[in-house]
Amino acid sequence: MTDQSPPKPQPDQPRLGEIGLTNYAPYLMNRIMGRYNASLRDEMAGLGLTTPKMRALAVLSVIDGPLIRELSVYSVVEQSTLSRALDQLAGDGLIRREADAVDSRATRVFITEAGRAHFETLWPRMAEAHERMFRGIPPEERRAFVGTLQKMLANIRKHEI
Amino acid sequence: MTDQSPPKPQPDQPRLGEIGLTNYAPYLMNRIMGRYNASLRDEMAGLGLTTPKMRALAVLSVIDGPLIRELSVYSVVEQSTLSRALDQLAGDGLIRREADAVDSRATRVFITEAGRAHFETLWPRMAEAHERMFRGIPPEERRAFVGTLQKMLANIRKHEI
DNA sequence: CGGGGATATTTGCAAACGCATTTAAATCTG
DNA sequence: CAGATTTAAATGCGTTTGCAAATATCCCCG
Repeated sequence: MTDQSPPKPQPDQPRLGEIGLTNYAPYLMNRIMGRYNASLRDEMAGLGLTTPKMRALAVLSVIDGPLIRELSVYSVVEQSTLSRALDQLAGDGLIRREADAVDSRATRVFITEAGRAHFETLWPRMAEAHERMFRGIPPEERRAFVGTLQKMLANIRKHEI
Repeated sequence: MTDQSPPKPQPDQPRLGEIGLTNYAPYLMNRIMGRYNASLRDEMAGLGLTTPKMRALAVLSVIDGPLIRELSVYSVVEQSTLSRALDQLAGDGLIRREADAVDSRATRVFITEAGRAHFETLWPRMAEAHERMFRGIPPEERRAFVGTLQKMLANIRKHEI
């Protein structure tokens, strides 16, 4: 027998029962990244970029020539999805696939000049979303936060990249 | 003219170029939540639960009788996706939809006893994934981290729920 | 050094997703 | 208070996704 009392619309204060959720890190992180990613996705949509394409481009602007499998991990995009995103990026001349020198099963991915230029035009939007997220949070607190994230990343990657 | 030097397989140390990424909070958060959600999704798959269904159930275990629109925000699931997830959960008798008393456009969602019981069996898995994520991070640091997340959540929700 | 298993990537296909639209009801406005 | 606008939820439909299988290559071991 659960509490079946009639639903009462409540003030837009945080609800009592939500207090649990808003102290739960995974919940907060999903909420935050959900909105961050959605807002970025909306901005990129007009530029013909999907989230997987944008992420691949972002990672490639920093890491030169990863294997597709590695890029999949770094960009947090499933391999088959990434494979198709790369098809499109290559079609647009933003990246280039190149057979690995020593393992001919493997493919390395490189960003082209056009791809890098394209990403430069995207970057300000991403930086803006980032800054919005951290507004009012002092540098010292930001550093500590990133430090904790790094520990968490180390925890979750079992013995992978 | 970018550096087109031949690709060299590198040791599985963090790559030089990655240092930028691993100091960038949104990147780290996407990496961490990507794996957290994937591992949870894999565990739930065997139990007939998708991510939207699991999230809805989790939120409903804490918040009683939200509007579907509110549940959509809390559970970070797109409204149309949530609508269909609720169809399934209702079909399985885990939740119940009920017309709002004062606004007959709106629907409130309640978890059933069966739904609550089902969620109780799920919860240990979620807690385990959570604990794995925070392994080795002391309580004080965890608290500070959650505090920062709460500020971030306040930043990104414009003037919504 | 040949065969069995592992690994890298792509592709087929069914399911899931999300945008846009629809339906229904509430609210605002003159 | 009628008509126009906004809001809540469901649904139609084309696109995207991701699992699993296919393909190709590598590596290990007897």
